Amino acid sequence: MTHEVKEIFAGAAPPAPAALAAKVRTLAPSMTRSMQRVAEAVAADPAGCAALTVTGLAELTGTSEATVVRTARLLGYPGYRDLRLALAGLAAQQQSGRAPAVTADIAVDDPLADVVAKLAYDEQQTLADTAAALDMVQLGAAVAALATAPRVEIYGVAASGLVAQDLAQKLLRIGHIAHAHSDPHLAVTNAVTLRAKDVAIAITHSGSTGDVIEPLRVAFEHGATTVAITGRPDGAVSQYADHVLTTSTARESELRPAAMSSRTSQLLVVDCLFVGVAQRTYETAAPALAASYEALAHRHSPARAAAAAAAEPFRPANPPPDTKEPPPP
Amino acid sequence: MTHEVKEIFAGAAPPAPAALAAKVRTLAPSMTRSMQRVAEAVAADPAGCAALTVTGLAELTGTSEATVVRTARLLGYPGYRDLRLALAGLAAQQQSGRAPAVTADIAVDDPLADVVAKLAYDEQQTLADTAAALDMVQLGAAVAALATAPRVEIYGVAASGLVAQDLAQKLLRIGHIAHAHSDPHLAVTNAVTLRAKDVAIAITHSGSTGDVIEPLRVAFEHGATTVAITGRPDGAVSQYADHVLTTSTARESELRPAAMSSRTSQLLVVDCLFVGVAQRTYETAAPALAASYEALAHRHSPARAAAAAAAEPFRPANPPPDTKEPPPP
DNA sequence: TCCGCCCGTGAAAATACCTTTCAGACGTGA
DNA sequence: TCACGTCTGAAAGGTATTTTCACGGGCGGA
Repeated sequence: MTHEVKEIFAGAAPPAPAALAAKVRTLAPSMTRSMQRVAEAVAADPAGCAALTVTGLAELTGTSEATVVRTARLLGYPGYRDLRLALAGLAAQQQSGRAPAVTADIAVDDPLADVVAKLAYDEQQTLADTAAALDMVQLGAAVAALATAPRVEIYGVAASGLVAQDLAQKLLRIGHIAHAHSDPHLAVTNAVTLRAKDVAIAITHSGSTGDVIEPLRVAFEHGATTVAITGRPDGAVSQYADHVLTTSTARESELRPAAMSSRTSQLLVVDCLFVGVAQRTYETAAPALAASYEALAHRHSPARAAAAAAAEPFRPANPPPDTKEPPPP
Repeated sequence: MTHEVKEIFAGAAPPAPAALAAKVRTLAPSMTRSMQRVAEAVAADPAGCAALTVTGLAELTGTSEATVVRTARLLGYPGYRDLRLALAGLAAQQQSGRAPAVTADIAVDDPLADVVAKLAYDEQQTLADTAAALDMVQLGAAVAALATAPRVEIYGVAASGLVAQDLAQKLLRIGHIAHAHSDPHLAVTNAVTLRAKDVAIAITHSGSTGDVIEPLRVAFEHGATTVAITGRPDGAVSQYADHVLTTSTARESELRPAAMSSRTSQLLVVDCLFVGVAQRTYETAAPALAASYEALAHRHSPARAAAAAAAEPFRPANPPPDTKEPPPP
């Protein structure tokens, strides 16, 4: 094995400022029950908790000091003292920020206007959380690897598969060789052919999607640089990832499947990767972008083409197996 | 020796806790020399001081712990601990105060952190714009049509093709028959088979993508209910659309292709459609969602791999090109 | 000029708080 | 059911904060 499995959490977590709530959600699944109680209390009332000592918070949550400290550690702080400072900061920020909070969940009988407002608000929140929690070091490393990679393969299934395709499309447009794979068998087949300097990216919200982990593992073992984009940095996928980019996890509900916010979060990460790579390869990226834009122009009818469309727009070379506009008898 | 109290924060008066600086000024005259040194340090660099222990701050100011505590008391806090918390809050507030200055365009030499901030900000903006501009009547009509449609076909190419697939995936999960098409020929072929009550959706940012307009036209002419999701409601595509849903158009730049914000906008619209439909068909949608979730569970390895990873690295339960061991008869 | 009071100050003791260790409790899979 | 590993809190062990206390120097009065 050419790579060393590194610590997953390690120093990866910078003293999280506003990203705390997001981090709590992200890490909650990997917490024990008592730790979750603590994390919940902290996320629910930062200001209140900031006023408490370890002992106080332990009593409030019905746990012990040790558990509180453990939770603080898991959230990325050296100890409770620092968590408390961050909490105070967060509280102050909330105070001044004063979010309007349409935080309510989407109900079956919500009018459409509410649905729109809530969805928009939630996705905005997700974006903010993701941006705040993104590890710049990991991102930078991933960008650097991508910028010089002879070839990039991206693995993702279902909703994450679309994100994978999105990234592939973008990279292609700036002249990089990139492909997205949704078929697990083909993905593995493909991963086998990777070599050093190539980059493999796995996208999975759960961090435990076997169909995506497997190709990444193969790529990893063949010496490619591997990147995981996941909402569970402690998930199985991270084992085979040189760089882990964490997406945020928003609360979900029956009418609002997790796929929604995870997708938003993943796309932001993917966009960041793309722009980062485009910056670093600007010399070739800019003309490539322009060229691809140019090449597609003829596929669009003149903007106000409207009726003119009939006149001389693009038309599929060979008419589909049908006679169009059959005026009904 | 005068009490050189310097103006630290200009008029940029943030709300409450900035009162600290004022307090320092007010109380300075009644302080002893060493206390003034402490107060000054604290006012000059709240963030820095928040990171210090009593001992640290005492050393920094060339005084003793006792003096630091006395100063904290004079400033109105029970002790240094609380002053420190307030300091952390103040620092956070200052930090966030200068955030909204990221409206600038992305430059080639922007550091990654700026790229992330700008992208996130822009996408948030796009979401807000889209939500505000969305026509509820059109949306309602589209939702109503979808909710009762025997079949839904969605057309989109390139970036919009991914959005089309996203919608199709979601509708499938709640038990609707929906398909996305990126191949223009097949799309037209497919459109021919539509009939009344079926719904065809075209997604195109430019509103003039021939490859997408054509199938929508065919669907339209065959009596299906047609919906256009476009950034140009006056574009050619609207001609054949019973309902037009407008996505917002954000400014783009060389490094930030239009595809980014249009995609965000389109996805929000698509999510709204989905939730709207799910609401109206809740009786069947809820169990379908649960079932699809259930069905996929086994594709995910046990969630808890975390730290134990080091000890006994997780390994996908089923080997990738899984022989599903079909017991021969 | 000298004396003595008093305030300011920091060293060090005392305390409060935080962290670590460790052994029992709990749940889980064989 | 048993054995094992994990989770948990009690208590020991350290740090940070607070308090105490004594020294030293300034200033007014003799």
